[in-house]
Amino acid sequence: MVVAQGKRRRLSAQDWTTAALDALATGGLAGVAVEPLAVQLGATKGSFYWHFADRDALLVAALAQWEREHTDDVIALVETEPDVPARLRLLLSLGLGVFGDHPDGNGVELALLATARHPLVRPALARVSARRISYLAGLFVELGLAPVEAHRRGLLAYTAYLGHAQLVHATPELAPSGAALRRYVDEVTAMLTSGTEPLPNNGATAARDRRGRRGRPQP
Amino acid sequence: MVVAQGKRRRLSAQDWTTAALDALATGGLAGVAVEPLAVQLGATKGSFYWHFADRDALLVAALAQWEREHTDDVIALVETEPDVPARLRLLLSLGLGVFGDHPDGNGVELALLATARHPLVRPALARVSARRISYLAGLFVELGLAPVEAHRRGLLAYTAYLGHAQLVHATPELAPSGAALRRYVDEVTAMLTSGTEPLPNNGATAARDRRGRRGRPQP
DNA sequence: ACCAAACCATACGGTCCCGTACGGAGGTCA
DNA sequence: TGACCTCCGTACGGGACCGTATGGTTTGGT
Repeated sequence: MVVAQGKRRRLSAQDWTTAALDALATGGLAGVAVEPLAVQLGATKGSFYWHFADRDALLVAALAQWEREHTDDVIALVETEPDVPARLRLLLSLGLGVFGDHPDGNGVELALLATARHPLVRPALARVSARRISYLAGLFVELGLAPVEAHRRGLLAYTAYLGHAQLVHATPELAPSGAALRRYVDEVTAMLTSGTEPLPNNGATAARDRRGRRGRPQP
Repeated sequence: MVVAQGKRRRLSAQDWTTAALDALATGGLAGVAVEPLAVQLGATKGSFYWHFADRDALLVAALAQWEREHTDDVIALVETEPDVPARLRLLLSLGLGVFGDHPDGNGVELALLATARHPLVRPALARVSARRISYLAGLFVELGLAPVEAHRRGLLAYTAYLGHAQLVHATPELAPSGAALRRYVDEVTAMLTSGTEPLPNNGATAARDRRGRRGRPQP
């Protein structure tokens, strides 16, 4: 929350979109209101309506920035991991918040999900989701699954991610944390990769051998 | 959407809560507004403020009704299936919308999830989620898993359900439907029950009571 | 120093909603 | 039939926002 800093500097459009994303994470789409934002930035609406035509223009800018900064960056980060199973595991760890960056890390995403029907939000969300599911499916293809099967697993992985984020947001006391969360990630990873070639890459495939993971879906 | 019916009947509190749930599914929590509701019911605020102290009282009543009608009824319906694996499968089919009751069936739930931080919504949601996860975990215990392991699977099943609902709501074009959806349910069921005893037939294998078997077969 | 553009404050009208005050229409029962 | 309690319509004040109009204040180029 960037409150009015000492120097009453002049504001740029960027300042407004940053504040908008901040408000989005805090108060949802309805929280992105011009007048409160102006107060928070130590300015008035006069400033805002110089930089933007209206509230929608601000939303468009904020959404574009969010869409740019997320997804691509996360995928790029994950791509630095060469081992494919470990990559999936890393992705899940990031998504499920093993590194404790949940509370506000994806607050914007939750807010967007909450107002997914909004005409400006919907397309941005659709692009991001499609990209993510597609990337996940690709991961399972690399693990040796047929495309259709891989897509199903990608879907499951993504919905599990979405639902987990929802659970953490709505009822954090019901979501696992700490060691239980790491165990949970192990479990989910194992189930998602069940029936997959061991892929003799190099080590670092930690935590397999959950007792009898031997399942194979019907052919 | 129950618009003013011909007879200008007098309204009961129940009429208002029903309309509130309707508005909740349509326009979210913010859609539950007294004045629009009054217009929709062909009445005015004067009526509303006779039956309820304020808007919050309406929300409390609506949430209570929703909480009562869901969860318990769904679980009771599922309990009519004696075979445990089939029961899990039926539950997933219901949750993932195989029977095509998604579009508005759980619109209220999505709206509540969207505003999970609201002080009145939060506890209701927490109770429902806890009950569902607990029931799912019990199912996996009946399938022969240890309690901790069963709880993790229950969590995965529930988050997958939540995420799927979210996906259908936000970007239906990315969610499976028809035959692909049935296939997806197969897949998820298989993965969730992997590493489980085949359980040769026979419904009540584990005589684990679980707070008494309630019987209210009402399909 | 000067000027034009960029930037911003103030003030205003409009919309949508909440909640209160109060009085009038219906039923109900003596 | 008339007193009376239920239920509801009308009217009002207030708050939170959006967007516009208008004129003032910086700022950078010359």
